[in-house]
Amino acid sequence: MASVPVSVRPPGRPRDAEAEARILQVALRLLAEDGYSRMSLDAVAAEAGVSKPTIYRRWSSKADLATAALRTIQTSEPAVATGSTVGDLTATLQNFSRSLLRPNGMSLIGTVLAEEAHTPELLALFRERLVAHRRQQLHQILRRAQQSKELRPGVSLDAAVNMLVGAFYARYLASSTVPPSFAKELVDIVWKGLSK
Amino acid sequence: MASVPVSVRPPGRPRDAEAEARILQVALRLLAEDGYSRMSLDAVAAEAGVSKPTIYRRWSSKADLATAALRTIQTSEPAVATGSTVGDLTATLQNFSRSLLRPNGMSLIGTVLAEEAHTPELLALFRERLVAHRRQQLHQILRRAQQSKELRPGVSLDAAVNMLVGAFYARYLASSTVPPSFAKELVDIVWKGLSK
Amino acid sequence: MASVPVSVRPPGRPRDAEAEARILQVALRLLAEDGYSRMSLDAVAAEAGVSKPTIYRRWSSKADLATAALRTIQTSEPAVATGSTVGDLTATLQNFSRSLLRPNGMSLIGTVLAEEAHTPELLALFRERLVAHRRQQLHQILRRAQQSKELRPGVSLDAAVNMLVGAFYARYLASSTVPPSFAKELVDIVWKGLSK
Amino acid sequence: MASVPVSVRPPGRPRDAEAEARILQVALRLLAEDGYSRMSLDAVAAEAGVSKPTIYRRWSSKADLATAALRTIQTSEPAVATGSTVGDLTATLQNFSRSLLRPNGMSLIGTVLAEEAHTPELLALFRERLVAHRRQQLHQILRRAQQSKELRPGVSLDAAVNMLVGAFYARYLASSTVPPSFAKELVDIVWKGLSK
DNA sequence: CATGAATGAGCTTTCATTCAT
DNA sequence: AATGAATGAAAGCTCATTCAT
Repeated sequence: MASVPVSVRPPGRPRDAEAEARILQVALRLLAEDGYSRMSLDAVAAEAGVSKPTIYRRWSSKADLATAALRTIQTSEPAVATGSTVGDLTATLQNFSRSLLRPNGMSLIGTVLAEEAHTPELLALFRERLVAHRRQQLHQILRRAQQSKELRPGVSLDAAVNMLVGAFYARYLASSTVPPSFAKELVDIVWKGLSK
Repeated sequence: MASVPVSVRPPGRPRDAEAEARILQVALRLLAEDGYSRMSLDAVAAEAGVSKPTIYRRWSSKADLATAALRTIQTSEPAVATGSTVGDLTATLQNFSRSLLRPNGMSLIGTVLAEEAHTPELLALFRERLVAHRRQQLHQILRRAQQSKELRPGVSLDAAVNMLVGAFYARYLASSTVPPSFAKELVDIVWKGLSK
Repeated sequence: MASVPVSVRPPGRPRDAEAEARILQVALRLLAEDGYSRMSLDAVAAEAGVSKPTIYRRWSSKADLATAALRTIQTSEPAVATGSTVGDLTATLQNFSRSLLRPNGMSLIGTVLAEEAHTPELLALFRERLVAHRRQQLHQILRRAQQSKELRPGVSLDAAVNMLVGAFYARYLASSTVPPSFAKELVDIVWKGLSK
Repeated sequence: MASVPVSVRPPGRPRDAEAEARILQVALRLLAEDGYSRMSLDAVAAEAGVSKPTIYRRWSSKADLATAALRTIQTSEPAVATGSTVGDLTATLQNFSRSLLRPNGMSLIGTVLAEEAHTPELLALFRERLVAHRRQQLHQILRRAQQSKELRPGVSLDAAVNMLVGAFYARYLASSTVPPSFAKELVDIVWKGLSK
């Protein structure tokens, strides 16, 4: 009678689990540092301490690796809850500001935009993984305010979200810096524009 | 005795002035289409109908050529004058929207951001030639409104400008499209936030 | 005291005999389709449904596998017996023609010739397994005719065999096609040259 | 009035004419020695003493280079004229024999056959440059004999050519050697088969 | 014994840059 | 001054072979 094993082990040499994480981590860093087309698989392999075929076994092409690396980004920032709409907006934007100002935070955005024509998957994934999450948080804060009648009717929440988020891009593009008080100033104006 | 010419002409064959313009034009287009690192001097030379040394004679390196190409951009958009602050803001932003939605309009922004670490001159020049001009126009419109007491005191004009401009970036990053009514919606909210 | 088993079975898991056949079959096909140096063990393994070490356990190298694959070829064509020398020659050559015109029939010949300098075993085996068999059939037909005094004396049977067989190669090299009547025309001329 | 130069010199750095010949020569040798897929441009470049881009400037791909190399082969063998049909056939075939027995003479044929499925240009060119020439010489000798009524009517000259040429291939495939008397034996049989 | 993972070396091709005319 | 030719270095990707389970 055959025994029933409790935990099966897959056949063959097990994959180096750490290598996978290391490769993705290095790829993401180089993607941000160097941009997509400058990022070389040679460099990724060398820095991750693996050979190139080890990479190609897992991902079928450079674009595949890059998108996989992007996929690892998780805006796991939890939704804030300060008790007031203005407080929530400000706190959320301050989180956003911090992530943008991380080294090469804006470069990554730049590269996915620059590659839109050649490697559109990058922008698509970036949207899905990073952009959408942040926007949804802001949307939700504003929708709650709308439901509790804090906002004047007819106002476009989408436009508001674009302004709040976009202001950081504009500011960075103008000076590569963002002052600590920036989020507060934005919310101040937008709130005046939205509330009753 | 040597004669003294009234107007000196440098010795040797004069440079082809048209070629220079053509090279810069092609370089700028490829910079936007392909991004900095994908842009090849071979392609620039071929499309401009010159040889590569002809390029190197004028610019010392690829980065030098790219920055020169960026330098040629002139936001020659004249300041609008519709008679009202809201009208001026809206018209200016509509111009901005048009230029962003031109083919590869956002790619160029992407590439200068992506290259910030490797070729910071690109971002610097982009700022100087394009970003600054647009921002100054908006600033001026708002400053005039401030002087005519249309605005409530203490509000940050800089933040307002960032929101108005940045909203387009945010919108593009979220969906690669910008609806025609977008400028109007933005101004609506911001104006409510700024005015008395 | 140890018992003496009547039939010894080697210890451990027995080799999968079907896999062995499958591997050789796939290898032979790829050898003909792609040529020796294009044939990849990855492809062989994948198409045979085994892993590469399974191949290396049986054959020590790519060359070893290729020669083993060639070894499996058996020209099992039975000798024909039409009643006349001319009939036998024609029928035998028609068989030959069919095998040459099979997909990649000539490629395999090409590959063993091309590899003569690098992997001489291939040509040697090809001779032993395929070439020799066909030639012996023709030789035997002619020898029988010689013994029954159908041929004029002193003629080189070897030369005749070379012409009959070689004409197909020459024809293929000249046009990649062989008309159905080809065998008959050859035998016609050769027979005129050989017979009394 | 502009002077009319007798010999214009093309602009730019002149191409290294010897390099071109050297590259083709090396390529042809490696093509014969190693076969098409084994032949590497690295090896060609190294042995020709040039860099790889120097090759790519002249030929757009590996296949292009290989076909160019094949194109340089000129069967410049002049038509023989011994005074008799048998003498002409024998002399022509002896020339053929010599070229086949040159180092890697048969390997080259092997590689163009082996590559027929992947790189058909090779076989096409080989036909055009080498095969056709030799066949035409033999054809012409036989046609002249036909016109002077030396041959019996209705015999296929094409079949005869295939036998004469092909016998060498068959012989090589069977033993990698060709005895000096081979051509004579062939012509002997074929002539008996063709003549009145 | 068979597996999937890993590797060093190689492939064809392209690039930014410099040389020779 | 302008050209076409040349180059070293690198790119993305694949292969025959070996390792670890």
